[in-house]
Amino acid sequence: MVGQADTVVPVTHLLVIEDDDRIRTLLIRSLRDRGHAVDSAATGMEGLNRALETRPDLVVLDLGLPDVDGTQVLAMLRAVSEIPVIIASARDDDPSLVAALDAGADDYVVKPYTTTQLEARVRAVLRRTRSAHGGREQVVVGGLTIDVRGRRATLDGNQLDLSPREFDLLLHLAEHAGDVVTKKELLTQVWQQPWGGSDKTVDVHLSWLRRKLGETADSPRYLTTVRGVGVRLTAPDGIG
Amino acid sequence: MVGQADTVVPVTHLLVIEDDDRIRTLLIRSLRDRGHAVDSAATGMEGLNRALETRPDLVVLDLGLPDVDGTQVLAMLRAVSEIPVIIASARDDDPSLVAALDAGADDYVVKPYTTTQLEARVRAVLRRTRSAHGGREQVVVGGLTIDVRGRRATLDGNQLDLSPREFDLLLHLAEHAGDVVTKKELLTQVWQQPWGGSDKTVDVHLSWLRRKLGETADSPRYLTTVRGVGVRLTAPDGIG
DNA sequence: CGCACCGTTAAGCCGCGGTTAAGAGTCGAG
DNA sequence: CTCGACTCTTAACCGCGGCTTAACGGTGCG
Repeated sequence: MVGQADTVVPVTHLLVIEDDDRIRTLLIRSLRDRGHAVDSAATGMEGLNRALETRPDLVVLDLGLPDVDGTQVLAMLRAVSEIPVIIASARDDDPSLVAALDAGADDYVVKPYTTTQLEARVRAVLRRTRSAHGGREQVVVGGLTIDVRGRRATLDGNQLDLSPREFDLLLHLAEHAGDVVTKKELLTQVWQQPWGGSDKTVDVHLSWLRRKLGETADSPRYLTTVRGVGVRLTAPDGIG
Repeated sequence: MVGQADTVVPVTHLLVIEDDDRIRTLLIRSLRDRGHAVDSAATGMEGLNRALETRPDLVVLDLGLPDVDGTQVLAMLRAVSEIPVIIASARDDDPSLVAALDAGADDYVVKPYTTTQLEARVRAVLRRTRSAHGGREQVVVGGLTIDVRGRRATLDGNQLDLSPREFDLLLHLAEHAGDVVTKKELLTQVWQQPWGGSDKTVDVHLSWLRRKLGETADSPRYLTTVRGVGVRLTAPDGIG
C-alpha cells in the first residue's frame, strides 16, 4: 500500500446561528462530539458579528430568526466573505431553497433534520472548500516521484523520459510498491488485454525501465525480480 | 454542426447518469434550457467511462442503477478525479445520505425532486468549486498570461492573435496546466459537443497554437504531447 | 548438466500526430 | 442582399516514435 491517506482534518471552527435554544444546544453538542470547535449565536445580528469577528470555517444558519431574516444574514455574510454557509430551514418549498442557494448558500437542509445528516453535509462542504486548494496527486516511492495526472515522473529530482507504456508500468508498480507483481497482472492491468500478449513484452519494457531508472546488474535499487513469480518495486532504503 | 461558441459565461458541461428514460430526458431538457451542455448515460459503467473520457464539470448520479450501484460509481470516480457529484436518489434515509456524502458526493437530493431544485443545487455546487478552482480573472503559466474576461492572451508581454477556438483551447490547457489533457476532454470542454467531432480537429488547432506560441519541433517550451494520451501545457522551466 | 526463466539488443511494422491545403460555413460591412 | 474576410473542418501525406516479435546469451535451479 502507498501512503495516500489525507483524512487527517485540522480542527474546524463552526458557527451555529439558531434562535431555538433546544435545537441550538443539540447541534452544538453533536458537532462538538464530532471534533469540531463550535461557537453559537441566537440572533441574526449577533451571528453576523461573531462570524466577522471569529472567521469560522463554516456557518450553519437558521432561516427563521427573530430579528433579521436569515437570507439577509446570508447576503451580508456573502458581501464580505467566502465563508461557506449551510442553511437550516423549516421552509420546505422550492422558492426558499432556490433563493437561498442562489444567494450564496452552499447547502440547504430542511427541518426536522437529523444531526447525523447535518454532520455529513458539514463534512461534505468542508471537504469541497478545502480540497479546492489542494495540490496534485502524487505517488512517491523513495526518490521516485510520479505525477499521476501530469503523467510525469522524476527520479531524485531528475525528469524521466518515459514512453506511455513505460509510465503506466512504472505507475502500476509504484502503486503496489513492496508487492510482487506478476507479469500476468501487468499484462491485464497495464496492457489492458488478457487474451493476447506474451510475457516477453513485459520483460522488454521492464528492461527499458531499468535502464532509465539507472539500475545496473549488481545494484538493484528499485526493481527486484523474483524469479518464477514477478517483479517488485521498492525504495532502496526500506522507507515505509 | 456546432454553431455558436459565443460564451459570455463559461458553458458548463454536465453529465447525467440515470437509467430511467423519462427522468433522464426530463433532466437533460431542463438543464439544457438553463444553458448547460448536457451529456448522459443510462448505465453506471457507461457513465463512468464518459466521465473519465470527457471530464465534465459536474455529474448528476442516480443511486439506483441497473448494472453497478451508484455508490460504487461514485467511489471509482473519486478514486481518480475530483469531479463534483450530486447524488439523486429515491432512498430517503440517513444512512444512504451519510454514506454518499462521506464517499465524496457534493450534494444529495431525494426523489421526487423538482428540476428547479436540482438546477439550484447544480449552480450552488458549481459556484463552490469554481470560485476556488477556475474563478480566476487571469491565468498565468510562465510567460503566458491569459485575461479570461477580456479573452486576450500575451506571451512574454506580446499580444497573441488568437481565434476564438484557439483562445478557448489555450485557456482550458492553462487552467489545467501540468496535467495531461486528452483530446476527448478537449472536444467536450472546448468544442462543447460530447458526441461528434474528430481528434484531428484538435490536432490542427493545436498545431496553429504551437505556431503562435513560437514552438518549434525540437524546443517544446509550453506544449508537450504525450503520445497516445493527450497534450500538456507547462511553463518552460518545470513547475512542480 | 540441461532446462527454463530472464535480461538485453536489434529489427520491422504500425499508427499516432504534425502539418499543409482546400472546401464549407459564418458573420459583418456596405 | 451580396460580397468578402475569417475561421473551422475535413482530407491527404509523411515522418517518427513506440510496441512487438525474434534471437541470443546468461544464470539459477533441479
